[in-house]
Amino acid sequence: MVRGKIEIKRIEDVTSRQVTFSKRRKGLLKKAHELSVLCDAQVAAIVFSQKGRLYDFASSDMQKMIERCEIHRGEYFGAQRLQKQQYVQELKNEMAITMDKIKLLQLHCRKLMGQDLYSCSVEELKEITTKIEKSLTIVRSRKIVAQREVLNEKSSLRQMFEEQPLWIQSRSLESEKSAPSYSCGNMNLSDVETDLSIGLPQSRV
Amino acid sequence: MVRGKIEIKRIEDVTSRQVTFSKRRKGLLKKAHELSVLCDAQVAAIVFSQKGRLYDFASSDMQKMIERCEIHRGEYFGAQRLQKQQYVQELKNEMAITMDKIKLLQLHCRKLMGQDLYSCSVEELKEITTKIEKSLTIVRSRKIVAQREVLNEKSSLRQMFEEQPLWIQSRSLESEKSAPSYSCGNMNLSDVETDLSIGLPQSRV
DNA sequence: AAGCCTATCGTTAGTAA
DNA sequence: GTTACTAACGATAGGCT
Repeated sequence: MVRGKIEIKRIEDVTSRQVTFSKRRKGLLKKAHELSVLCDAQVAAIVFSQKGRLYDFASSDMQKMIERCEIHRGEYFGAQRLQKQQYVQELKNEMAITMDKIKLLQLHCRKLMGQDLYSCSVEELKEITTKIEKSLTIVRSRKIVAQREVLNEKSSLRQMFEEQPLWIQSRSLESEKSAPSYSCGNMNLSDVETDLSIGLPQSRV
Repeated sequence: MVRGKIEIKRIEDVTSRQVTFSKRRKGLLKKAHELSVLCDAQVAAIVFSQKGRLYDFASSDMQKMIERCEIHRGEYFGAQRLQKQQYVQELKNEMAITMDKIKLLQLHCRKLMGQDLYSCSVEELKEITTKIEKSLTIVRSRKIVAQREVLNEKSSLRQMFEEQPLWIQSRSLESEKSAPSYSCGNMNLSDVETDLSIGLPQSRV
C-alpha cells in the first residue's frame, strides 16, 4: 500500500492531515512515555492542534518540568523577564512624570479660573489678574471678529437670494431665525457645559 | 539479533540505558519535528537526562508554547504571567487615556489664556468670555482682600511697636471684621463650577 | 561516547468503515 | 474525530568497531 517514503512537508489534504495528526500525535506521546520509562528520564511533550487544542505528556509534574526548562535556558528567559520588568518600570516613571505635569497644569488652570487662590501671595494674585485681563481682551476681540464673520456669511447668503422673489427671501430668513440650533440667540449658556473632569484611573489587581 | 519485543521498563544496564537514551531521544525529537511539519501543528518536546542535561525541540518559540500550555492548563504560573501581560496592556491604555486628558486640559487652559481661539465658535467664545469674566471678578476681590490683610498685618506691627493713634487701630480692626477672608464679597461661588479634578493612578504590584 | 550494521519490531500511509 | 487493516517504512536493540 505505502508506495514510497513520504516527504516531510505539510500535508495539503485536510482529512489526510487530520488522520496523520491523530496517529502521529499518539505515537509521539507514546514514544515520550517509553523514553521516560526505559531511560529513567524526565520527558515532556506538548502538542497544539491547528484548532488550538492541547495534547500533552509529562513524565512528572509538567509545571516543574517547564520551570526546570526555563531555568536551564536561564539566560534567554531571564533577559526577557528583565526587559519586561524594566519596561514596566519605565512606563510607571513616565506615568508619574505625566501625573506631575497634569497636577501643575491643573493648578495653573484652577488659578486662572479663580479657584484655590488662598495660597497665593498678593504678588501672585496681581500676576494672575494681569494674565486674566490680557486673555479677556484677546478673547473679547476674537469674539467680536468671529461674530462679524458670522454676520458677513449671513449677508452673503442674503445677497445670493436677492434676485429671487421676495417671498422666498423672507421664508428662508424666517427659517434661519426660527431654527438656530447652533449659534445662540437666547440660549442659556449654563446648558452648554464644557465639562472637564479628570478622574481616578480604575484600580486593578 | 533482536530476539523479542522489549518490555517498557527501566533499563538496568547503565551503558545500555545510555545508548538507548541517545537513540530514542534523537528519534523523539525527530518525530516531534515531523509532526509539526506534516500537520502544521505547534509541537514541543523537552527531555532531561538523568544527569540533568536538557535536550529539547520546539516548532516555534518555546517560551510562547509554554505560556500557551500553561494558559490551557489554567495553572498558577501561567495565570500569573497572563496577568502581567494584561497589566502591561492596562498600563499602556491608561497612559494613552491620560495623554488624551492632558491634551484636553491643555486645550482648555490655552483657551482660557486667549490662545488657539480660531477653532472656536461664537458660542464657545461667549462661554469662555463669561468664564474669564467670572474668574477675573473672583481674583480681583481676592486680591483686594489679600492686600487688606497685608495692610492689617503691617498695622498690627505698627501698633505693636509704635504708639498709634486710636483711630487707626479701630479702622484696622473694623476692616478685619468686615472682610471675612473666605467667600468674597457678594459673589456666589457656586456660579463658577468648572471642576477640574485630577487624581493619581493607584499604585500596584 | 559515537557510528555502523542488521534483524526485528513498531509505526504509519492509504483506505475504508 | 476515531478505529481497523495491512503493506511498507522507519526506528532501534544488540553487536561490533
